[in-house]
Amino acid sequence: MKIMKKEDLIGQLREKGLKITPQRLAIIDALVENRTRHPGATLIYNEAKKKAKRVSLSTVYATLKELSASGLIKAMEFDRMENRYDANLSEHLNLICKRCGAIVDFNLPATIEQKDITRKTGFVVTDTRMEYYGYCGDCLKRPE
Amino acid sequence: MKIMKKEDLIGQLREKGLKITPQRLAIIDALVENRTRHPGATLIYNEAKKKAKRVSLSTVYATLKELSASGLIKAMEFDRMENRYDANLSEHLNLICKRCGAIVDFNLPATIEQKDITRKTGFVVTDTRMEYYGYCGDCLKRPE
DNA sequence: TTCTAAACTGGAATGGTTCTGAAATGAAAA
DNA sequence: TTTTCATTTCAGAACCATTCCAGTTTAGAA
Repeated sequence: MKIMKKEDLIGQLREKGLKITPQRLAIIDALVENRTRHPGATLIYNEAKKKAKRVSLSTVYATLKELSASGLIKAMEFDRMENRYDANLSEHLNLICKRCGAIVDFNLPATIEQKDITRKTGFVVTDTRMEYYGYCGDCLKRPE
Repeated sequence: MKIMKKEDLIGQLREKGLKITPQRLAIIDALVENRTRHPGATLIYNEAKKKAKRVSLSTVYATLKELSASGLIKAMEFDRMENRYDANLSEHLNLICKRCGAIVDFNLPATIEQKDITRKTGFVVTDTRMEYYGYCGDCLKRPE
């Protein structure tokens, strides 16, 4: 797995027989250009509006759903907080600041053997979610 | 950290100066007795109703929020799916079946050093979320 | 250029969770 | 035991990110 670039995503859409629309291009642009921010639907919507004349929030949601269902991006689901999206498919930890909501990637030093899990439990792993919550350096410096 | 038992939870409530009510006792019972199922609010509500004469869903939510805010149980948040609660505070993986929603604990063979993260990024870890998604043995045997 | 399945749109619906304000109650004090 | 009152509980309304819907537009093949 890798960090998805614009061309990767467009290529994959084409390969799946999906249409390349101005909306989809704008959404992919917004996703890739803001990758390190792990953007949510609203941010992607606002960024995409700058690139394509017409984009609706419904389309942003539909496209994000399509992309993550196809495994081209990773959805990070939250409860009372907007879901966030990640074009970095390499196995890594997301450090999520509980105060400001910032999400930063942290590469894992070693991976847990998924084979072992299947052997012991019969459970077949298709995707993982590993998140560490706490406070980022910036927030720790800031007064409450 | 450990697997919380009924007495642990009640003791902690008392220590925090919170009142021991029939509703809270029933909710704690439901939580502990169904721990391995990683119950959601609805299941806890239904189980609690069997123990206490009167319990409302609002109270279940309020109590679960109280308990997880105090770090006595762990909330697992989802987007379009009920949040689930875990009285097992030891660091472990949750294997989540994408078909039936079953959640099974899997003890981690080794932990990632949280000190290293702070040293490298300044981020201070307070709690973690590690979930592996896929299909459980039972679902793999069942026809689609 | 024509044609049609796929994609887009705005608004309504959804559903788990939180909020609200009034009524009930645990438990400390009298 | 009774009083007292901050805490807790309750039912229903509100919330809000996300999904659904039905009508309109459009990408791309023929």
